[in-house]
Amino acid sequence: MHAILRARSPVWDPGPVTTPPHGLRERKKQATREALREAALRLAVEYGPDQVRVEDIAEAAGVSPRTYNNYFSSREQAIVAAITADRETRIAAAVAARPARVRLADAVTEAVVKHYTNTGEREHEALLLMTTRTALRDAFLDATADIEPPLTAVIAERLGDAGPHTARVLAASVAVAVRIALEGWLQLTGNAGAAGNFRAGGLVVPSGSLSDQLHAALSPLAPAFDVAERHTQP
Amino acid sequence: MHAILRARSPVWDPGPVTTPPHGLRERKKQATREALREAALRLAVEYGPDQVRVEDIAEAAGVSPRTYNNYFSSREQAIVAAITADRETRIAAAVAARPARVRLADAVTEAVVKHYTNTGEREHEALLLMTTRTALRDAFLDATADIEPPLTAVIAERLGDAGPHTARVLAASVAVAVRIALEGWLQLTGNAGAAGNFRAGGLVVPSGSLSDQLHAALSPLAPAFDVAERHTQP
DNA sequence: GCGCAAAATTGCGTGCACGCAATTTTCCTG
DNA sequence: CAGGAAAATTGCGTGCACGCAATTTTGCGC
Repeated sequence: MHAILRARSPVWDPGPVTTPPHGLRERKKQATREALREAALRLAVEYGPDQVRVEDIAEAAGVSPRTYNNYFSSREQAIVAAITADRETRIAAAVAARPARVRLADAVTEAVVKHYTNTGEREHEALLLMTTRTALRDAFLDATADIEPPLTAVIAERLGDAGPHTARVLAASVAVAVRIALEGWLQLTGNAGAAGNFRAGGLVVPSGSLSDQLHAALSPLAPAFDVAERHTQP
Repeated sequence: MHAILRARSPVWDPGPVTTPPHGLRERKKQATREALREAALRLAVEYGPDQVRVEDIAEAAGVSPRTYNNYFSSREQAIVAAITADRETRIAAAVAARPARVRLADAVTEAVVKHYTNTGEREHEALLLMTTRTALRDAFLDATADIEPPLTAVIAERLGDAGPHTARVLAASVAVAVRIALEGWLQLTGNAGAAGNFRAGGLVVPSGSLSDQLHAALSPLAPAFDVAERHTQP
């Protein structure tokens, strides 16, 4: 299985605080990135996901195949990125937008739930396409990890640099909870829509809407947020 | 990038509760798996990690190259598996062994810390080998996710099936926290050993031993465990 | 505009991951 | 022990990921 949606090495890099040096260069790269995303999704929808080769996507975007892999490190990433696009930024911004008096746990949960339930028709159609192909579904689930860095930043701001790893651990936990919720939801829509919870192998597998899944997965983390928050502002 | 260390699809499968059907077949498979692990590590240490091809490992273990990929889905997995081996089982067992009166959060933390600080010489030597190669380091960090399933089981037992996803979210959060701790630790040993915390890009990067890193990363999750535990046994 | 240094793109070569279908091995049953 | 089905192994073919080094493009100071 292909792991990861992030091209960079996983070792923590705080990243530049100020805007990167060459603003114009950067915009061009983003344009290329978007062109690749769009081309990938369009071709995947039109011809079916596994009929699209990297070569095709690159050509449609006007770059060499090798350049494709400078932007996306797997064939599936570009397709997934077309759907997830600015998810990370949006969720982080939504959290930051909440007034400081609401519980951080609630702010995060609401931001996440709102994002995932507000997905338009285009995404929903594409999702059905993805869930049928194992590699695509894996890449889609792996993409949840991308919310970690921006979420870390916004949490760290709210917490005022509590413990060393605190913000990052909370952000990463949210990401992994979202992943679990999505897995549960996909499994439901995949199987027959049996309502109600049922037992399987000694574990409770929850049923319900995506919103239910997200709430169920995120709620166990709320106490961690509460304590971290209280720790900074008694 | 290659994702995941787990061969199985990421969608949740409760798995069989009873022992799998063919006990003898299974043991043979484990033998082959171990042979591949050992061969991989031995060759990697002897000739250097990137001088070892999958073909070599397979040959040393007496199977075809194609069979290698039936057991491990990347070249690096076998090498990493030789070190991490029964980590998942050991940690879960250590948690289960603690008396029910100790805080679950403490039980988990202690089990994890003890495991990672008790690694023998063999592992430490191999670790230095791995951290220098990006692909290997990534695979090593990805392997932390493997503790999720057994940890989920043991947590679920202690919690008595609290919420639907609760046990799994907690287990996955622990896994991701361990990953973060390891990343921080690797970054430290990689760079010059500057002591004390320092600021980089507005985030606090912690310094200290592996044990310190683990405690720092796991402590934010403790309240989540406490509440989940209290929720079942008031 | 000119030139130059940094950065992005590209081609090439290599090993790898994996679907598929054929083959061999294992283990159960009568 | 023979038959036969399930499971594991294997070979093959294909596309892919990525290191490396050469080349082209970009942005900036003059």
